[in-house]
Amino acid sequence: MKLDSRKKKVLQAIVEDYIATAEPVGSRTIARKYNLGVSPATIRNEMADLEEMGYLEQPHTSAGRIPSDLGYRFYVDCLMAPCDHSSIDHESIASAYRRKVREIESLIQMTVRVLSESTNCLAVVLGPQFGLARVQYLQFFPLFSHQALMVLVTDTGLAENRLIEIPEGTQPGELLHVGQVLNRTLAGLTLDEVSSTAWRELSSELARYRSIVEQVTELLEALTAQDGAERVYMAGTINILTQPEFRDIDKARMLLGLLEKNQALYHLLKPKTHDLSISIGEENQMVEVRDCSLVSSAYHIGQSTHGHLAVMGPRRMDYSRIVSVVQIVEGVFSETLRKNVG
Amino acid sequence: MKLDSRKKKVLQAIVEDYIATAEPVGSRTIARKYNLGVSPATIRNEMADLEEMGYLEQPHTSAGRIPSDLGYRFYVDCLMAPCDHSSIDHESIASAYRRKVREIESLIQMTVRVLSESTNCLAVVLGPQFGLARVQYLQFFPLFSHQALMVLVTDTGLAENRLIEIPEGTQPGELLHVGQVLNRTLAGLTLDEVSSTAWRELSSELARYRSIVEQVTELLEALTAQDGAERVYMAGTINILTQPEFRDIDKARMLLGLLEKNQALYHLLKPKTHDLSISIGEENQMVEVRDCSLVSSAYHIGQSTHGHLAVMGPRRMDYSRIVSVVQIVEGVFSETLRKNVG
DNA sequence: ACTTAGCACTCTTTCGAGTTGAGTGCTAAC
DNA sequence: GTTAGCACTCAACTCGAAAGAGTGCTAAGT
Repeated sequence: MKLDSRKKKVLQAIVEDYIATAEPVGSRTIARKYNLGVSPATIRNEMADLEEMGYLEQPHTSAGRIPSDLGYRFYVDCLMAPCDHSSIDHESIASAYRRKVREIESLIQMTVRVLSESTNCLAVVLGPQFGLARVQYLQFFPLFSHQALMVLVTDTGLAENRLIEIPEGTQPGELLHVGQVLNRTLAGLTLDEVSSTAWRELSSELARYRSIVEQVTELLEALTAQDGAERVYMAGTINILTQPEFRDIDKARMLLGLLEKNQALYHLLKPKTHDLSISIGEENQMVEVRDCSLVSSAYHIGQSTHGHLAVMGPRRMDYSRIVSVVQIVEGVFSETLRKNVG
Repeated sequence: MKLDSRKKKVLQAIVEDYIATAEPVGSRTIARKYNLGVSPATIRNEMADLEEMGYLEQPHTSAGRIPSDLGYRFYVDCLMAPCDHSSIDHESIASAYRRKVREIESLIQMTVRVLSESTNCLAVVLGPQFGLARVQYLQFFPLFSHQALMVLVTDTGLAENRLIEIPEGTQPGELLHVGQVLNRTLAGLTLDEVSSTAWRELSSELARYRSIVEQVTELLEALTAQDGAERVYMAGTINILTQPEFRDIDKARMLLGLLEKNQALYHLLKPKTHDLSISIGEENQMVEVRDCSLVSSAYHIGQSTHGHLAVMGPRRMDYSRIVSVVQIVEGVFSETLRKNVG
């Protein structure tokens, strides 16, 4: 059954009023504040219909209506007015990115802070995935007799480095040699391919340097780790607690408990393949976030998706504003990544 | 005025009962549970005395007593029984450290998790301070035509590295040269000295490489930064919310708000110079933590203090247990640092 | 002189009853 | 199809009474 134009208007009014006030919305309120030119009684009839169709819910008989997940979904897909851009503080976003940041980690930390501050919600960023990046080169620099620095540069321009242990007395020439063999074997492969192929046994040349090769493996595995727990950045947990829906300590605790498990967050965000995705309430798989909505976006370096950024808040979030903010921040962030790193 | 032996016993009973139950303790409870061989009436007299002396407080006339800050302080200093070590899960701590961890950052993250899990409180670790470490050597490795890797190794064995931009077309030989000049000038100085001296103008030799020198400065400044905001690690915020004293959302929010400001945490912990320090309630300067106690300990690499680890919980925390855990973890952590890094 | 039983008193907490107010659903008239 | 009117429902608030925990004081006991 399709919604006629007046039903749409009523639904929209209810969603927007509820977003603004966090109180169930009654027929009288709608008739008064949003002039649809009909009386409360008419609105009541419409509301009864909308409830029957599953777009609205009633906390109890003598309360107003609140949107159901389906109601929010319809609002987001069909009714939502494009965001009034004047309500977004473009300047504070832009100025944050004007400061030059060299480390990718600081850039992400800044991004997550900007996101949480301009949405008053929780913000999450998943650090770049390396699985599809290709090995450009791998190099070892001797530091001490027993330590060296390993640097992995990928075609996306990301350079990861790590200290490794080397057998006492390894000569710089030997390190160079190991590097050359590895480069010959690995260059051009994606990190995922590298992790999944049996390159380790490839060469008797490296038999003597097993401990080094193992450490290379470790780095690669850390970079492509399935659970990605190491690469979750978060800010604004405090904002969660200011929402009236989390006055209940136990709800708040359940959610914060989830947030401490980086891995869970990773799994929540990872499946979002689309550029922009909105999940409302029960649409999220995890029970802990069934009262929340998530607006997430992939970010890119060049063509390929490198990670995700997201904003989480109550289902009753200001979708239109938050979608805009997420898009804007994703844009600046991707662009900054490209410039600084590519 | 000194406390006679019975008063001490009463105070101890009250503190311990309150720690266990979070409820104000009445005279009857004490007479029943802790057999001091006297009647509730006698205990009441003692309690009135203790209150007058400032060791106890009464939430309202018809409630039992709770310890004041002074009461806790006396308990911690004079009454506290050494912790029953069987209540600590040594094995789970030890096993965490048995897994070999190469990165100092992962080690800290693990430590903070272990601390929070074995205390059920919030755990904080301040990353190592570099101010007193001495430059052992500084080196540049060319990566791309416009990027190089800078590595700083200190006498404490910590190696920090960072990507830097170099002017297009800089030759490897030039980089080597810059490294040599810098080493000649800086080797042996503490990072604090380096930051505060005017070494940057030292040499016309480096005039052409100003941008590189600037990036060296940036790294040094980041490592010795006064506010240390970058180096605060935390786990177990969720534990805070399980404490009955934070059922009140606004209190919880105030505290969590503080926790989001790494800098504040840094300032809370930094002044603790002693090996082990306990701050109770109002003894902490910041209002946000006036309902909390903090057990902190410095950790060392060799002789010198390198940072702090701490546990924060309600004033009503199990001091004796938490002190033990902090000491144990500090021990294993310092030892692991020394072995892996020194 | 210290201890203790007894008792009146205080103050919070709990519970239920009554009241208010917001909002609905239905019916009948427009 | 719309609307006014009205009875009905239910959460939220208020109030007072009762219960319960604990105290402080007094007077008697050791």
